[in-house]
Amino acid sequence: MMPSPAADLFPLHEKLSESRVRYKGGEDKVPLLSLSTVETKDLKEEMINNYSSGLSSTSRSMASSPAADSKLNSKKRRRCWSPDLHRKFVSVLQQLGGAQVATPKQIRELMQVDGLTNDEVKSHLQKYRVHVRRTDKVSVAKSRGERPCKTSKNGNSPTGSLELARSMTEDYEEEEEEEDVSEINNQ
DNA sequence: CTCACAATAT
DNA sequence: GATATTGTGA
Repeated sequence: MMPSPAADLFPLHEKLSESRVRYKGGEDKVPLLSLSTVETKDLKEEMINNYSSGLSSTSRSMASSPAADSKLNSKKRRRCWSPDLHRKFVSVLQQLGGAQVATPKQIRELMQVDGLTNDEVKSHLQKYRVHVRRTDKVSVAKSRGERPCKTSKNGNSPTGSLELARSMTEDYEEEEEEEDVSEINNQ
């Protein structure tokens, strides 16, 4: 039988600062905040390699503050995709032949991450696909809109040139084959 | 108010 | 399974 822990509603807040949020400041770095899947109940989640660089760890924070729950304690559990988990995700993704051909089910099966469900992978995959498409396009657009020739004298646009090119420290770029250069669409 | 993310609905 | 929509947090 499956006792099923029923719907555990634990307050879990996800604060993922992944992605280079450009926002108005445009300046943003990737702090890579490790998330803690704090399971108020059975925390037997598969211990994914926590690349903690000698930081954090010593689980000696929060907890012991039941009544001190933050005022904004959402009762929703949003799956937090830690950078590591994402790494694995991408890894498996590429193993399957690409984000566009990989199926959520296969990904889930290959990842073998406990607690990870189809829907979560599906959603994440969607996001990833869009993200990849975007970066891809930008990549191409960059190559196209690049300025290989500097107009001698003043290689900078004089009239208020807004730098759009964000330092994309993309981890993995350029997959294997499958590179369609769609029309360049600019907002 | 815009952005990105995850969940949910189609 | 792919895509759209919605809800939410920053």
